Amino acid sequence: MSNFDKADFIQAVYQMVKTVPRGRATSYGAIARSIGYPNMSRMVGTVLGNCNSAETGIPAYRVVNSQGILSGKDAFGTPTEMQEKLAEEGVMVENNRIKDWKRVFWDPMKEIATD
DNA sequence: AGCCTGACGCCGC
DNA sequence: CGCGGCGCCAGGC
Repeated sequence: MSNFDKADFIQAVYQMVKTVPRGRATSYGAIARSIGYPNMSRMVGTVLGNCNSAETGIPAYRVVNSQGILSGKDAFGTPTEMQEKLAEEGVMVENNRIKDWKRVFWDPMKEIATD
């Protein structure tokens, strides 16, 4: 039998993304690890690509790849929407990459007490 | 079932 | 430090 429930996975992703505070951002891999599926970073991206953030309010724009690059910007309304959303809360983007990524990065695993 | 693709990540070179 | 290769897993054909 498989313990993996897709709907459950999707909800876990949504919930974890919502914990990312304004002015910070995290990565697909960090989300995947924090919900117990360390090898599912690609699936996190797939889920966010279908989350319809405009309607659901899920801050998908706060999730980028492990290098701080806005790899999902094409899924937003305009080519600059993702960058603008981040800029509104003080996260600067240059050449499609978050500036000071190491400082902006927010790791759910370290910020959320799991023990 | 096999092959290709994708909002990924890590390791080499 | 950019670039390629490979591992990863679910979906569409």
